[in-house]
Amino acid sequence: MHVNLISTIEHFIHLDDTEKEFISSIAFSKTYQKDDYFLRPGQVCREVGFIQKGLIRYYTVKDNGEEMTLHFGKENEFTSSYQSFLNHSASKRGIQCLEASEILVISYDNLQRLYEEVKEGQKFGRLICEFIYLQTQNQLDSIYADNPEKRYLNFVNDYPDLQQRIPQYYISSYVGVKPPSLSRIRKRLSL
Amino acid sequence: MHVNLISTIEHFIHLDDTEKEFISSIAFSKTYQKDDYFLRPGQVCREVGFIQKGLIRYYTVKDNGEEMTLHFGKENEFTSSYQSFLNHSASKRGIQCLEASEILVISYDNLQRLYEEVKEGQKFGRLICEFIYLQTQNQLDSIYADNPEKRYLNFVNDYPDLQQRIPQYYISSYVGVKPPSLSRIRKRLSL
DNA sequence: GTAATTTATTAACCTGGGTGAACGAACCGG
DNA sequence: CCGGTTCGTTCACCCAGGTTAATAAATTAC
Repeated sequence: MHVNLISTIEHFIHLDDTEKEFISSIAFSKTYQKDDYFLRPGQVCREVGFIQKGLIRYYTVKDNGEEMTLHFGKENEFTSSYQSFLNHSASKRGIQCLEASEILVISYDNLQRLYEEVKEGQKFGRLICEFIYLQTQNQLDSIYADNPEKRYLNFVNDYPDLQQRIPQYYISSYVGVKPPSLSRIRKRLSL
Repeated sequence: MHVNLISTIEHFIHLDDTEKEFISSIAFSKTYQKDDYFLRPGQVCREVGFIQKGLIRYYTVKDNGEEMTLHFGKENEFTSSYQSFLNHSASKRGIQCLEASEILVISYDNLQRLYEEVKEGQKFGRLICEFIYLQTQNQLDSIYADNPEKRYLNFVNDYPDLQQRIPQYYISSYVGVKPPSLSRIRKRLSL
């Protein structure tokens, strides 16, 4: 029984015992080393993940090859390239493990079975999508409305633990500036 | 019968005649003048809208009072402040009509009834959320990866008709620069 | 424990967009 | 049709962040 996965789903919908068994039966554990890829840009994302242990980053690649880190994912969060997963298309984004990670995966077809066969499956799909959509909206609002200094403070505030675990150049990319600029911001803030 | 609304929903799920009647019965038309607000920041968004006619902009307000235009909405699209609508909280975003508009509105409670009473209601909720989530992801990727010039070209490409209908300062805000800078970009591009 | 590599900081210079203001054009309202 | 407002462009100047490169600090490898 994948208790973390089950109880996370139960934050959204009610599950009976058969349904819990079913969900546990379609989720398989995969392990990743630091810097391994859960998904490379260009691949098709054929499974949704649930992070049991570890830390990941989502990134997109600019025309000049530079990687922009968009977001971080941690324990008890779902992960996938929605864009790729939903239409079986080549993923624009990549997903990389920043630490050794353990990720439960559910295939596309099994997720559709979950939506169909679990009583509140469709509702779960809606609620989880609403949830992550709101996160993305917040991030979009922030990048429009906040300057880099504020965004760095937001980051430190939102992810107090991550600051120690993540190389600075991923943070600077997330904030939307280059490493020298993040250094300047940090210097300004410490004075 | 609100045929545009019904057929838009039918792009996502199947509806029988009773369900079409039901949906038509819970949607009410409201008319707005140019510059009227569908929702002001701080208000709670208690209904989801379906734009029958018109053009709207979504914006967020910076600490200094400056409005940042995040997105535009047009005919046959749904509209709401999800963040406000979903948790009945004060909306961070505002929604304003850029042209005289006609918007069908469905109250929160009636939308929940739609989700529960229409056979594929929950699925519709999931699919529509997935759809707009992908849009938002694309925009986030773009603002991270593209420079203002590219974003302006994207805008012109994505919304060829809107360029004529929207004041330049809303476009510049959407692109993420100030009006003088958009002028410079336009000048560069025309040379 | 030391060398090699990677990462963070700092410095000097450059640049694209911000700012404030002036000007011109387009758009209204009467 | 005219006077007023609003909107887009342009100019001069400024500045935050980019760039390149050097250095220092921290990791990693052996």
